[in-house]
Amino acid sequence: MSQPNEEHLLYRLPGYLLRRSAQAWMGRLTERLSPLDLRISDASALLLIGERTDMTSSEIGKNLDIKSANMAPLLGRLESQGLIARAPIDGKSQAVRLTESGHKYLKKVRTITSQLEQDILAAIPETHRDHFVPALRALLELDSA
Amino acid sequence: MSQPNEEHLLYRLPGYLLRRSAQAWMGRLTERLSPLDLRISDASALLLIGERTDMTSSEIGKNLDIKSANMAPLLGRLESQGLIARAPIDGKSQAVRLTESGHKYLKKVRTITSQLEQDILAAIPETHRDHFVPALRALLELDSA
DNA sequence: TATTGTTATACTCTATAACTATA
DNA sequence: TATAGTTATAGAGTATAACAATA
Repeated sequence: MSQPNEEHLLYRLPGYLLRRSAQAWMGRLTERLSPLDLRISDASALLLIGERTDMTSSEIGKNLDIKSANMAPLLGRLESQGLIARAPIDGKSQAVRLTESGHKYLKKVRTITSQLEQDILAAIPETHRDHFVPALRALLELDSA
Repeated sequence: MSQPNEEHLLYRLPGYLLRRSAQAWMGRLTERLSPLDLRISDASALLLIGERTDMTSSEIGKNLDIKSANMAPLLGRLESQGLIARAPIDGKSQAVRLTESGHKYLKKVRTITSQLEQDILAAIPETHRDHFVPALRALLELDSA
């Protein structure tokens, strides 16, 4: 992320600002996760799996908005790192759960992500801070349902 | 973008929400720009070039946070579409400006992007709406300088 | 017949490295 | 010596299509 020299029209547009700030902060998260050898989507899956055990690949994908074709390599990475194990539910579905090593990793992931959330909120002036999460939730249509 | 079945912890995290909402809305913008055969970064460059003429490639890149290695193919696309022309400033730098066709295209881009901005703001409840742009600007450190 | 899961593949975005040429 | 611009390339994210196996 570089600092813009001068202001221009684009810095008034919510869509452009949304894209740029997500880009900037996700870059930082990527850096912080790199010691753990985890991608952002891997980490988000780990957080979800840790919260609700024995979900299937398709359930995780629905919740994180990751296509099933992309869930396969994602879970493959976590499995090959020894962080998750898969147990057959029936001949078609598999329950995903954390291994012991996965639980340890999850603690580190939680430390990193909660630090990021704190840093993000701290960067927002107090007047606007409490409006940020509700606005984003609305943008994802989480509150209109 | 799919609707999550149930709520989970991640939907409370500003970083995760930031990533997901940017992803969702930029997907929509990509769709709306596709009839013009423009990528989002192409469109953002076009908007900037239209606002301030005769910038160099490196100046545009600095303002949009696009690396020079990625500016080359971007400007190449706009040039091959006949939207911009490059005029030598000295043996090293080139001034980028819109062609006549580029100006026409710019109008269409402006229509699409301003509609997107309206849609984004409309999706945010009124209570939170006016806090959104200031919060994002702060996240990009545009107001702290 | 619909769903689960996988593989292969392609496109976009972004980053680094190496290079040429000019200021 | 630093800067402008280009090329080649690689990693990551996401998408579609085609497929096998099972509910």
